[in-house]
Amino acid sequence: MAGSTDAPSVLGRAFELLGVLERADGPMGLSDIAAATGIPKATTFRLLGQLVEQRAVVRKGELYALGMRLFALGSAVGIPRRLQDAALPVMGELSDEGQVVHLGVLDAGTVLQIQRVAHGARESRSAPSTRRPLHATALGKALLAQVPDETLLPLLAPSRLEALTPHTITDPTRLHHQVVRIRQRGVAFEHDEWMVGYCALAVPIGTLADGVVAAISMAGRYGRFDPSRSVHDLQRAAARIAPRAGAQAWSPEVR
Amino acid sequence: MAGSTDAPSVLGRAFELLGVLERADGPMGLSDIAAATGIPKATTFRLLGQLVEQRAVVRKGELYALGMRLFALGSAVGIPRRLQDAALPVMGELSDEGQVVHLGVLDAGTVLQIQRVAHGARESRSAPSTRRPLHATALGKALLAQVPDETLLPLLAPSRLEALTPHTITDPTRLHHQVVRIRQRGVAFEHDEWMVGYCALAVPIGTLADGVVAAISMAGRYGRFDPSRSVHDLQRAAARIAPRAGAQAWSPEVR
DNA sequence: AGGAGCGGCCCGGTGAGTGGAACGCTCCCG
DNA sequence: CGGGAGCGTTCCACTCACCGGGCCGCTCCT
Repeated sequence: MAGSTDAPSVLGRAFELLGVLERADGPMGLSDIAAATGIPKATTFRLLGQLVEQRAVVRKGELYALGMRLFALGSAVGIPRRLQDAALPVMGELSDEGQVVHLGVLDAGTVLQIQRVAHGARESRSAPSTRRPLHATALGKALLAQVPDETLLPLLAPSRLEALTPHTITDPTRLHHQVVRIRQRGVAFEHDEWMVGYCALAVPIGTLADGVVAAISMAGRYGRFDPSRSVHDLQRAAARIAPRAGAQAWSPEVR
Repeated sequence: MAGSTDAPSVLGRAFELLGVLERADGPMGLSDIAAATGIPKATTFRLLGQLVEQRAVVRKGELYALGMRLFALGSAVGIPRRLQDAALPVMGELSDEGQVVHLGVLDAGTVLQIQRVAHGARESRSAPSTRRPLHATALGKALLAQVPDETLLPLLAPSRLEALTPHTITDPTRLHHQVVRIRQRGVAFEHDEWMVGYCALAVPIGTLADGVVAAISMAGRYGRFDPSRSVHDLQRAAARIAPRAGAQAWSPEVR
């Protein structure tokens, strides 16, 4: 609803457009994009045209979607690259029948999953790099535990705490308490909060070179997977990943 | 060397900057970036500042590198996402001890590796999404075989055919002959051309929704891996991936 | 001490970018 | 079978955001 940046710089607007296409779950038409950004249609049209020229956006008929150029640029970003390199071998060792290992970072108020290793890595149904809510996943809570309170509190605003299952924690105070405990113990748990029938645990990895915080998690169905048994393994994994990724390792709060 | 676009659009320049950072294999200083793009230092400074604001670029001290925003955007790009989803399960089945399976697309005159599954996916040393030369890899040659001659020929310019080993094919005519044969047979081979001691085969997958061509390859050391034995398996794999990825499947030239 | 290189910043001039308005088109609905 | 609501597209005069030469202070080398 308007407001936002108010800085009509070409670049800012271009990224607004890209952001809309990123959040959309499919190609969009010109008018939708213009409406979603608040940028006049004529301007949107021209900017999108330029983005298409750069292959940052592709156009199929009258629909626009993100283009290969962005994928190529994204693949070249150093931080996640090093994190992946450091984490993949370790993740492979952790992964086992009936559980999935996820690597994620905190980005734009969500969990950005960077890598996923499943079933001894033999299967990997969905591609990695999807977004998940911070409050309803173990990975998210492990990430929240690594940020200072002034960053944390806005992320716990009630409007952000959408109930995804009847078990999702939607009370800011309760969530904050959990975060405090995660900080102390170095483990986050999740039970049916993101999807009924699944549980998970996650542990913080630390803060990468430029303030990006990372965490690693394991998840599975009840019965096939018992989170409390894996705490130690996962913590050791995180401790091995951190230095290799050039991260300032996370360590539990001592008070 | 100057020339290039000559259209001083903000967006064009921004992507030039990002391109330089993409090609660089580490963070760069302001002056280097300005020199590499030909954009005046003052302008480069301001543009980089704006990109940093968008988190498309990160700044550590006085060095600039690509930022998380680009990674996030890149992860949301539809084409490679669907390709990965379609290919991963199939790749997992192909992968075995002693051989690596690669999925790649043709992008900006190079092979852009999208996914890599190694050793039954248990190990995966380097992260995927690196660039490789078209002329010195089986994957690259399988991609070249899928483009029309008017696109192909510029890519075979002698200046592009750098010799990476003594066995790299650097003669445009010889390479063009190979491409013709690949078109007919639907398989590309590579022997010591990219790295001595390794061989590979690759087969075309087809053309995705917006003109992106894809291919799949297997590679390994001599002795541990015999390319000619896997031709059929790989062709079947490609045939299974194509429809799932929404691709127009490639089919051998019939003359 | 000097100077070569760096990143950072100022400020007047100007053309790239802007966006309201108008166009042709395809649909859908009365 | 009109008509009008939506779409993408184009035009063009205005104007303000962007430009970049020049300059500063700093840190390394020599």
